[in-house]
Parts: sequence; C-alpha cells; structure tokens
Amino acid sequence: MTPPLHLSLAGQAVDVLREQVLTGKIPPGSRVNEVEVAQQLGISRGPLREAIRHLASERLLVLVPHRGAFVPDAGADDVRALFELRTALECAAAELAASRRTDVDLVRLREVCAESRRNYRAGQPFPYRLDLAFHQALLDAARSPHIAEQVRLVQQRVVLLRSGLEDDPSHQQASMEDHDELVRAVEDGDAARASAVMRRHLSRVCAQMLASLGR
Amino acid sequence: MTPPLHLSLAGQAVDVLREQVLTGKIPPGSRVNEVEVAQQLGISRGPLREAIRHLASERLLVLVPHRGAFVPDAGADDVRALFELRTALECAAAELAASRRTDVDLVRLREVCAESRRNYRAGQPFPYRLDLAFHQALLDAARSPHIAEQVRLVQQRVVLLRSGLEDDPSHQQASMEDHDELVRAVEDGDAARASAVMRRHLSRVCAQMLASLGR
DNA sequence: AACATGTCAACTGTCGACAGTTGGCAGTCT
DNA sequence: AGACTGCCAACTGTCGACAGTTGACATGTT
Repeated sequence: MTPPLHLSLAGQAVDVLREQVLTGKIPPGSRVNEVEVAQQLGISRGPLREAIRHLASERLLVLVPHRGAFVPDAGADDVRALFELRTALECAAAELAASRRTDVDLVRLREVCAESRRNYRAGQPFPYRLDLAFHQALLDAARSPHIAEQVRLVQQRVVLLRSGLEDDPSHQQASMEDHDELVRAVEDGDAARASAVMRRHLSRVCAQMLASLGR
Repeated sequence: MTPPLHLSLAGQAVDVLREQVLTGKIPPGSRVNEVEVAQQLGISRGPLREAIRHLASERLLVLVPHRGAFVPDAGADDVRALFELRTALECAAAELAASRRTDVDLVRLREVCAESRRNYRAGQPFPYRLDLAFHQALLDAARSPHIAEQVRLVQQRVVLLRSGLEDDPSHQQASMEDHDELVRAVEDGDAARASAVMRRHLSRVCAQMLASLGR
C-alpha cells in the first residue's frame, strides 16, 4: 500500500500531527524531529515534511530555518491579537447570518442551545465541543465559505492556546446566555445587534482565557 | 551553492512562482508541471513541491490529487465571496486604525492620498500599486498583525483575479474620494464611520471588478 | 457510428541517500 | 575562572530514482 489508499500519506500525517498538537500530546515549545516522527508514523521524511509545512501554514507549527518545526507557545499578547482577528471574522459572520439565515439554520441553532442548557442543568461541565458546535452552526447560517474557512483556522489556533487549560465552569452560564441572545438577534434579522452581541461574547471569552493563562 | 545562500531553494521558488502566477505569466486554468518547472528553475522536484504546496495554502494554486496544481480561474461568485471576507477584515482594520492611529500613521496616509491626487491631476492612470499602498498604510495604523497578514493574503487573491483586467480610469476619482474620507474618519478617531466608509469603498471596488469580469 | 475495453505514456506520490548547516562540547589560551 | 576556538554529532535541505495512478488514445465490439 505504498500509494494513496484513501488519502495521501502526507494527508494522513497532517491529521495525526494536528491531533497530537491540538491535544497537547506534542507540548507547546517542543520540536518536531523529522526522522523520529517519520519512523514513528511509518512513513518517509518527504510526506512528513509536507505535513509539517501544511500545519505551519495553519500556524499550528512555526518553522525555523535549519532548526526545524516547533509548537508555538503563546503569551497574553498573542491571545489578544488572535481574538482581534477572530472578532473581525465572527462579527461579520454574525451579521451575515442575521440577514441570510433560513428556518433550518434557526432550528439547528436552537438545537445546539437546547443541548447546552440540558447539559448545564444536569450539572455537567460545558464541553468546549458544544461551544464549537454553536459557532459552527452560526457560520453555516452565514453562508460565506471563505469567512467560515478562516474562522475554522483561527478557532483551531484558539484550541491550541487552550490546550492545557481546563474549562472554567463559572463562565458557562454567561456564554450560554450570549449564545441565546445571539440566536434571538439572528432570528430577528438584526445584523447590528448580532454583531454587537458576538463582539461582547468574544471579548468575554478572551478575558476568561487571559485570566486562565495568568494563573 | 547547493545550500541556502540567503533563502532556501523552496523559498526562492515560492517568490518566483508567486510572481509568475500573479502577473498571469502562468495563466488561470493552466497546470503547473512539476518536472518541467523544476528544470526551468534549475532545482529538484522536492523544493518545488514545497513551493507549490505553500502557494496552495495561500490559495494561489489549487491541488488536485494525482493531477497536480492548477491556477484557479474564478467566476463572479468567487469574487463576491472573496470580497465578503475582505470586507470583514478591512472594516475591522479601519475601526482599529481609527482608535489606534498615531501621528506618523496619519502622515503616511495623507502622503499616499497626496501622491494619488498628483497622479490623477497629471492625467496618469491610477496605478493599482497606490491603492495597495493606501490599504497597507491603513493596516499599519491598525496595528493588528494577524488581521494584516490575512488581508495581505486576501489582497493577493484579488490581484490574481484582477490579472488580465485593465484598470478602469472612470473609478479612480471615486476610489480617491473614498480614501480621503477614510483618512478623515481615522483622523477623527471615528471607528464606526471608518468602518462604514471602508465597507462602501470595497462594495464599489467589488462592483467594478464584477463589471470588468462581465465584459 | 457509438460505446466499451485494453494499453500506454506522462505525471504525481514516495522513498532512501548525500551535502551543508547549526548548536553544543571539549580543549586551550589569557 | 572566564572567554575563545576548533571539532563533532544531529538534523535539515536537497537530490535522483522507483512505484502507482490518471487520462487519453487506439482497438475491438454491438
């Protein structure tokens, strides 16, 4: 099975490496040794290099000439700067969603909110998965593939920054209420309000992350 | 000089290829033959492949498994979708610039506007270069490296779409006036107005490109 | 004539090996 | 002791070659 069975070796390597980076299995600050990881994955250095460059293009790795690829470990400034970009993208998405959403989009959004609420009432910790699902549903409603793609990349970087941070239960309710209000604005087709709520929501999430980093 | 003299072979290949793609020397729709281009550049397929993947990550090429890399040729829908992303990013940049600009930023912005006006009065065609310079100056004033980076990538894709399109002189004055008004809003620190003017400006530019494509 | 099938050249995906660079370590000098 | 110099191992950058896939052309079939 030397040739691409279903996905090229490079493509498979991208998936495996991304997983390992995002879950913190390869901790921030550490280096990715080409020969070592290549043997580990059972592939040659060529495809692995392509995978590394790909993840570098997603900013999940940083390349240093003649030194190799490193998992970036970010400070507070990076978090702030990254959330500036995320806010720009997701506020635009919220506006578009408010003006383009269909009934199916609303059903989906309400569904995610309902699941979050069930989860909350059951005393379960608010899984980050549900937060991602909500934002994804909003992006679907916005129907802007390019914006959606960029948001996906940014969220991925946020996940990387979050690796090693535990969910803070105290902010679950606030996030849920933000989501609910966002859905109402989108329902009303109120683009300006949707944008404003999203901005406040992300500002809150950013502040929480900064607080978690500080500890 | 087998080793990286100042930049790796892959890096050099990226620059050369990007130039050739953006100037239309490699026309949209055409394929990039690895062995052919590699010989042409006097390098091996390895570094060239990395360059191709890099440009693909910038969306200047599209990869088709087992088929190779192609220069994308976009239709009207792509232009609209791309400008949605560009609007999201540059409106945010305009807001940030309005609240963060320093005096040096303003000097630079006025300078670019002045050169545009000199150019216009001299009856010269408005070079796209000056438009890029203006937007770059605004990004510098916004001081958001991540947003700036994304805008750079998007603008590059716009340049690719523009390849083969001539500058339309009839829109020079409108663009110049947009720029002037944008500078005034930034001077006043009026983020909302800066965002609104930017949105109108980009909407106009997008409409112009769609008109050019239609012909 | 239109369609299905077999064959083939061209190209991509992958691999292993070599060359050059980098950072660190031992040894030496001041 | 501290700083400097010269080596050395480890690793990245690059290359050439092989294997597998794809699309197209030629051939045969209905």
